[in-house]
Amino acid sequence: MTSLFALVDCNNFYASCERVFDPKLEGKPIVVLSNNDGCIIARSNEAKALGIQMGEPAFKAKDVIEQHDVQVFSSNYTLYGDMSARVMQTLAQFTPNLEVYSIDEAFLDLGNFYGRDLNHYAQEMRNTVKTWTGIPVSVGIAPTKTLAKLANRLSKKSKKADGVLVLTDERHIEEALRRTEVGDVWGIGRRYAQKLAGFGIHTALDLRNASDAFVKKNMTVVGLRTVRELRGEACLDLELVAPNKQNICTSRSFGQSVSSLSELQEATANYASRCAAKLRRQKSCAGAITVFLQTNQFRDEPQYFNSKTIALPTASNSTLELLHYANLALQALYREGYKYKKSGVIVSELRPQNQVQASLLDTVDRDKHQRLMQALDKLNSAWGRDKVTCAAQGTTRPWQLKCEKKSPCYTTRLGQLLYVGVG
DNA sequence: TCTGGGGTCCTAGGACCC
DNA sequence: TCTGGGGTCCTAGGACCC
Repeated sequence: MTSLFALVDCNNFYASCERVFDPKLEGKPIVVLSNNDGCIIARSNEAKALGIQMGEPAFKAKDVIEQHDVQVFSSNYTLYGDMSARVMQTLAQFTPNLEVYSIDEAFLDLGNFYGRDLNHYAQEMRNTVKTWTGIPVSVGIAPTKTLAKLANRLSKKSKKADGVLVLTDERHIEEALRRTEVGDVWGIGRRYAQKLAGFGIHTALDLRNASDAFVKKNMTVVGLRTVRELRGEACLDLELVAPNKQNICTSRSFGQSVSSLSELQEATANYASRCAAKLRRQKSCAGAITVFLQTNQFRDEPQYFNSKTIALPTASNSTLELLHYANLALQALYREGYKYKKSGVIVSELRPQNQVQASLLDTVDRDKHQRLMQALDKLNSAWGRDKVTCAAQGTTRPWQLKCEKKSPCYTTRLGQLLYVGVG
């Protein structure tokens, strides 16, 4: 039995989400900015055609944005998350074996579909997703995940492909590999691409033809897996259930630089609180908490990068407890006289919450904390994130991000209410 | 003025043990 | 004073992904 995978990828996902709800944007260049309105993280085809680069700082593209009346949006993750769920639900109609790989991509197991008209089937998926959600997608089909990724990439490049490319024929696969730069292969980043160029390996085909020993020596077993996948040998299975996270991080750059301990405490309290909520959602407790601080590396100012990790006496997912330890870590870290640009909280050594070893010296009433947290999560899930918070999280939030061009949360009731309230 | 955020996996090397 | 093998655990650093 030969394996067969489809990779379905939403085209310019964030930009497409913005466009679904505002038909006037059809045919216009659109960009979406990262948190803090810093970098460009999504572009419509029209924006790509203007030469605007992925990851480019927004200020560098200012001229071209003004000249061509590019529509600019702050990122709106509530909207994108909701649209993503709709796309995934639609795809699930086509096969029960679906792996949600990222917010805008899914792998489908088509192992039983050999002999069918795969092009036709993929077109049907495309049309259905477009009709039901308004989001355009591309489909790549091939015997391995890595080749399906590659097929998907090429399907977007050719007009003739019309958003679908099936790579099952060996001759077609070879031609596709020849036309793909090695750095565009899934799993080959900038560093490896550079290194490989030094050995005369420039295309995916060159890499496929390299020896196992060479690949293992220079790119570890991970690289070898990629090469085998390029040869059509499936090494990566579908992951039907998303594994729980082993680390959870919440961090942000500040809208403006922050110097005072009290403001950092407020920001850190918010990040710790978000981490705690994420922990409870996956029913985990953390054994350790890390706080880090960074100044602005792009400025010619005194720099300070540091982090502090505290092992918790008993693993926990209580907001109150994590807030306490985050604050201890921050106080140990904090140095006066710096202009901080970014801070964050990482919780690690995660374990299932029902397998936490209680300590004999434990002074925390864990049942009480748990009941309180359940009530908190219930309120916030009904009324919106951060409707109920701890006092330490503050209310003024001078450190908060900039997001000046955010679209309404069209798809969620509360988003609309909030928007009306704010607007 | 303005430069994202959140993850995973692998390896090498040191500390320590028998 | 010299000489091992074999194993585990931890950490830092480097690579990658979206």
